[in-house]
Amino acid sequence: MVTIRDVATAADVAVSTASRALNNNPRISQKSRDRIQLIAKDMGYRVNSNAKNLSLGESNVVGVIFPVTKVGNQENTFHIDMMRGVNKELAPRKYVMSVAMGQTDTELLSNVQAMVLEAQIHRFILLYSKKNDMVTQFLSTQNDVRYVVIGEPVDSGTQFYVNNDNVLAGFDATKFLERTYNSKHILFIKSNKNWNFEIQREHGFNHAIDELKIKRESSNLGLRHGNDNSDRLISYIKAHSNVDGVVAADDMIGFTFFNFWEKTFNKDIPVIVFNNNQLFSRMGNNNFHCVDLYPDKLGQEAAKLVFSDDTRGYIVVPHKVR
Amino acid sequence: MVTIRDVATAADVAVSTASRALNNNPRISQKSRDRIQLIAKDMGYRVNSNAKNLSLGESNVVGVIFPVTKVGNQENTFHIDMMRGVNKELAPRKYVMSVAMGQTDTELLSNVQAMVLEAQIHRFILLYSKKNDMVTQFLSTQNDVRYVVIGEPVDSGTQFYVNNDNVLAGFDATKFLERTYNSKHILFIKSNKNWNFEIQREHGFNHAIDELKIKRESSNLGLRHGNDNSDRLISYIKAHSNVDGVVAADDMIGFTFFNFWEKTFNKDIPVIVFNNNQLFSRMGNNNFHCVDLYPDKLGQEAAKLVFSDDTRGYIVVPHKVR
DNA sequence: CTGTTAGCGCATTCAT
DNA sequence: ATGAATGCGCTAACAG
Repeated sequence: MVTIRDVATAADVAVSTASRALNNNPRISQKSRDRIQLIAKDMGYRVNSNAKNLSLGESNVVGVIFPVTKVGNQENTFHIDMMRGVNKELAPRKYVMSVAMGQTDTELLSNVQAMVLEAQIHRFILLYSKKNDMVTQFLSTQNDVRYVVIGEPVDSGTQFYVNNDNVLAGFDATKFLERTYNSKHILFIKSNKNWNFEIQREHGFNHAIDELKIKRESSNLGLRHGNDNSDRLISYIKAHSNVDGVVAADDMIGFTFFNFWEKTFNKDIPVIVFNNNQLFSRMGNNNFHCVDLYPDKLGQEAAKLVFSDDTRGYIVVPHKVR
Repeated sequence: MVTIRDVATAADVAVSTASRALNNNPRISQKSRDRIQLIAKDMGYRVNSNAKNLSLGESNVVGVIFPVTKVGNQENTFHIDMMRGVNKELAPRKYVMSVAMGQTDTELLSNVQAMVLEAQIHRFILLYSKKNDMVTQFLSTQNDVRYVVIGEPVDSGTQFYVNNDNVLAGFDATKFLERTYNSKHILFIKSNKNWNFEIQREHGFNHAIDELKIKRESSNLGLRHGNDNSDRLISYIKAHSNVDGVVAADDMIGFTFFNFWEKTFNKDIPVIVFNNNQLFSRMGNNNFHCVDLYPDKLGQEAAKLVFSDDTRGYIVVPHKVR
């Protein structure tokens, strides 16, 4: 392994000079910097991050925190896309990405604690937003750690958020149905999880309904994720046969609804869901629409924010109906 | 920050003794170990991984390498489940997980190189298997790095694999259709990506067809992921109206086919796909089946292997038709 | 603009 | 069974 000492010797300078040159410190003349960097490159020099991190008291790592979810959860797709966005910002900064997961809240917290207290990680991105979250609370008490939350602002202790405008997204989705299909009896459905983003989308839906002065259908269908709700869903659909458009807060639920409707009445119903995912481009059905929330952009903006010098920030990533 | 020196002082022993005690070194009496560990715990001592790693010349990190894929790729779900499996094995070993991604082969390789040469990571898990892969080739040349590949063995330089038996999975899937639906004209469809695992499943399919002495339908339908193949698919379906069962090498393709068939002929066709994903438990359709490949188990076994003392290993994770 | 030196926290060799 | 001393590779304070 070639160390900075070897580089210094080869360049006939002191280690500190080599160190500064390699870190582009302006205290070293541009000429020397170029020369030393070239020598280092020729020798195949690579920093030892452990040594560097130890010396700096901080790791070149961004901790990416996943929500506590089960195997097979479909939301997962969204999360990977966010990671991809984060990843884009890391390489130029010489940072890497570590992941914290857990099967329970405590397990997750414990992983995050190790990241802060043992691995000296000071930058985190949470791929979820949750009220009274143990992880968020822990991070907010730690000095010198900066964390960015992707999702609805729910916690006054958190200074950095990246989010879509879910109210506007719900509004746009609803207007889209009315404009495109002339729908007058639009139904809003959501999961029974009480996610904040679903509530926001419903608010947007309500605003649009009011503005358009059309009929709002009852929306208290709480489909349970991952269970078989066939009977319940079918009877629900039959009781709402007058509906001519559906805004689904959750893409999988919208998809399920769409399929059952088609099966029950043997015809399509216009459905619009949120989140983009390749599934929909392969449906091959023109009545199935999607508000693309650009998860990769969410991740990318979060990464930018976690490196910015600001003391607070709230980035809104635009969506697109299609 | 409380360091090992503080612990040593508090316990009235030398730093070296404290270090050994905290690492459960048998050279320290059990009594001293217990006493020192208790003191450390009371003081809230935490190892500094950077210091430890620097000293040992190796990081307590497992690098998890993603294939080069685009945003919105549905395979993503499978990958996250594998990560979850890996994660299970890490905490007890005091290891953490870093992720390498890239938009191109070279970008990915560059990230992995940084992990080995800069971050001193010696253990890797590849979430994909690919012939002539730059990353695999790089890793195989590095001393003291151990990597486990999840997928079909394709590279003689790789000593550790974890995989499903995809031939058997294809065989079982086909037999399942015949047994359950008495299908006699079974179609096998795959993507146009030439993935090794798809070819294996097709072999299994062929074996089953031969053994059952039933009709094998032509299977050269190369659906392109993420594109609109509606016209092509519909004409293909119409040309194969005698088919009474489908084995789809790729879950999304199977799903697409299922939907189009239903739309075209206004009735279901039995379909069986691979990979588990919550989607299918919500289809609410009894004709849609899945061979569960247990991605989380794949990840978990890979993690075990990357920590084992063996010099080579090939683990097969069983599947289950349902 | 550059060099000397100390120190980050820990593991380990060598001594006792 | 335990302690003292050295070094891992790098940065930064201080000195010139």
